[in-house]
Amino acid sequence: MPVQKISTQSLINKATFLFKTQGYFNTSISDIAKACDLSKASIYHHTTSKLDLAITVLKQNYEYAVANYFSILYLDQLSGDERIKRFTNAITEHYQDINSGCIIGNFALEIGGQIKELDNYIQAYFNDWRKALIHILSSKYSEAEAKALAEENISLTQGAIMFSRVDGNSAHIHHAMNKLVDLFKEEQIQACL
Amino acid sequence: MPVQKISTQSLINKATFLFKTQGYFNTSISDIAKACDLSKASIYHHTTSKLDLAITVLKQNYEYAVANYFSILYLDQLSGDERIKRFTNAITEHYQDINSGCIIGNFALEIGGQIKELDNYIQAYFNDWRKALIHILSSKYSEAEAKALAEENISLTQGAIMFSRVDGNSAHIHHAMNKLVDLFKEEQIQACL
Amino acid sequence: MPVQKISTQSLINKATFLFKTQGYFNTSISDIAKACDLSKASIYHHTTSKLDLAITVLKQNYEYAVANYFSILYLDQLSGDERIKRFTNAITEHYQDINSGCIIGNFALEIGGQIKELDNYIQAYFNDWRKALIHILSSKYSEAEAKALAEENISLTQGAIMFSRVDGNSAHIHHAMNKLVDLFKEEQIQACL
Amino acid sequence: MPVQKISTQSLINKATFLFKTQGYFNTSISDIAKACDLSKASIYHHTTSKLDLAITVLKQNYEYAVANYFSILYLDQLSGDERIKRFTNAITEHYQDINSGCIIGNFALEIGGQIKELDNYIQAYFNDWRKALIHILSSKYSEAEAKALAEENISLTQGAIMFSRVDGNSAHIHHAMNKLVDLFKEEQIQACL
DNA sequence: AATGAATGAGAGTTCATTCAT
DNA sequence: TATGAATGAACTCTCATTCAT
Repeated sequence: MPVQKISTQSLINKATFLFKTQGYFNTSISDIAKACDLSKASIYHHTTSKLDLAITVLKQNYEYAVANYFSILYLDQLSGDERIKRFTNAITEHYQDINSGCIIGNFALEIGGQIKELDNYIQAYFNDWRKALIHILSSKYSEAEAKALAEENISLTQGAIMFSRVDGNSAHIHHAMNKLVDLFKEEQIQACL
Repeated sequence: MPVQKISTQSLINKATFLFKTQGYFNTSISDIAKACDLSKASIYHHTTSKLDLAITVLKQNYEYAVANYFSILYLDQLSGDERIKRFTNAITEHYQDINSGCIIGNFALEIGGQIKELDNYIQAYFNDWRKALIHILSSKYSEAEAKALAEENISLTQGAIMFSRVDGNSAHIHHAMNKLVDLFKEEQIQACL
Repeated sequence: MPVQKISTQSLINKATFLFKTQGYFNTSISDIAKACDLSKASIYHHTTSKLDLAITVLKQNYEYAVANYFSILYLDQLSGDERIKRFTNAITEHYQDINSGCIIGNFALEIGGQIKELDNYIQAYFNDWRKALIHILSSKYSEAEAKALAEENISLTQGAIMFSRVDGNSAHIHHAMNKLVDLFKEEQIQACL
Repeated sequence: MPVQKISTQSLINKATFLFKTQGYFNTSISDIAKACDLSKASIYHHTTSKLDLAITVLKQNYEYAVANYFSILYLDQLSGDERIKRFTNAITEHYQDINSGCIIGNFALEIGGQIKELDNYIQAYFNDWRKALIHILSSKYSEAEAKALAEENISLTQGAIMFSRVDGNSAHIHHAMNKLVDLFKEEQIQACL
């Protein structure tokens, strides 16, 4: 009788949602099972442990960001403006959910520095984000300037995701993305840095 | 073994530290008891529940920020530059601990939107921060500009606290504070906005 | 150690015994677990809470009494004497255990008026008992007399169960049942009421 | 500053009320302290333990019943009818509180057979009640008849107290007392026993 | 006599996990 | 693959009690 009720991927998606909205420690295996309409025991056919599931979730989210967002900034056949535009649209789309935000940022605050395997993905995420922004900004700014601006925009964006959640309004995220767009409007740059 | 072993305030301080570094759900009453060298039961002599303790912690941290940080920006007898300087120094001092960051920001992500009493303090904190920044920026910017710049700097700062924790390096916080200082260097403003 | 160690029904039976002999508040989940040779946690595989277990216990006992005792008095194809005889035998058999008595009466005194769901069963039990006695007594007495005699016999029986426990001797229960039998000996009736 | 806030007797009265209405195990020292507007610790200036307090409560209630109720039946200078009348009035007055009933009966069901010192008072109470009823009934009935009628009326009364609580109506208690009065109406007796 | 502070023990309950079916 | 049943450990919290003040 054991017919597959749910794909592992779909279980991971449900877990991602719960971890994102409720946090890691506040989400139980029981919660995940309920969300999947599975028994608790069945969860263990798809993952070996709660931590393992969290790692998978983080890994997927990291890899998704790399493949779908950060990679945009390396599409050198496109103009910088076009790449920035596509990137900011994608980020806005992904992170504007007021009730959840960025799971990697959330995990960074909730369990950052506590579990090595999670930390690896958290750091890789921020590093890859930084590198991608530096890459595109390098065409207009010095190495040092590009790095500073990249880091600033990452901070701004993560803070905006948090602030948007608190305010119940995604304006802050849009603002952070607009700031990035503006960094590419040449005249301003010359004057302000 | 009666005789006061610990003051309620010192218990709250220990709890603040643990909540800040480990998160709310990942900090048990047992952890707090250990940190205070008390039995679990004794914690309940100082608070009625774990949630109540968290509310107290949040309330105190909020009130501390209002009294010691945001208030600086209203000291109108001081010059704007002086107030900004004192404010950024205070904020930097307070939030640069790489292993903890801002408990209110952490709580916002971990339990934001779940418990009304906590949400009240989280929102009050961000609102008061915003108002204080608007107050001081209003001397140099229009109402709308001041609001936008205030919110941007709050996002930047909260994001920087997170990023600093991930990076294990407080540079991002310093950068966020420097940006605020720069907002007060007049010439730049004229050119860039 | 999975594999079913105990059926839910048998757990309920153990709980019934403990609640009956020790009371609700003086019986811990731990006591029940020990009686079932289960871990405390396993109890929650069979019930969602201690109160829920108590409700189940009360419900079953109530339904058992209705199905096995009170129903006898409605077997109108049998003679009244026969029904009374079967009923009193059954009641005597069931309630003569000196160390426990009637769990519904016990609950009535221990938690009566405190929890609605329990009260419902307690009241239903007494009401159904009364109705059944009125039904059979109606063949010999007026409505009002039947009601008074029914209530009197219920009081007498519950009091006898208590008294038997105190005295360590089931004579009082037998006496209460004999009184009921006597209510059906016609001559007496005419003279005494 | 240690001025007496409450007399020991008044504390015992509050405890009696709580034990009677909520049961022994369901009444905590904390509950009693609150009812007395005292701290938990202060309770121990008036009693050495919760059990000791329960014993005191039971002892007092037992002695009160002996001194104020059962003794009435020995006032041989009064007519039997008068004594019965006074007795039933007193009993009715005392036990008709629908929300509590007889603390000794309650304790009998809740902890009967578990704690020797309590059992002593429970048994003494029922024995003295029985003896007193036998004493007065002996003037009209044989020794054996008097004993049977006495026990029957005790059962009936205790059951009526329980039934009245369940029904939320003190009619059953009044009925039990009326039955006792009737036992003294001579004509009936001859015919019915 | 009163109490604030403390505590070991234990309450009910949930946790992540295991395993036979 | 799915699950019902089980469990040790841990959870938050309350218990009765103690003791220095």
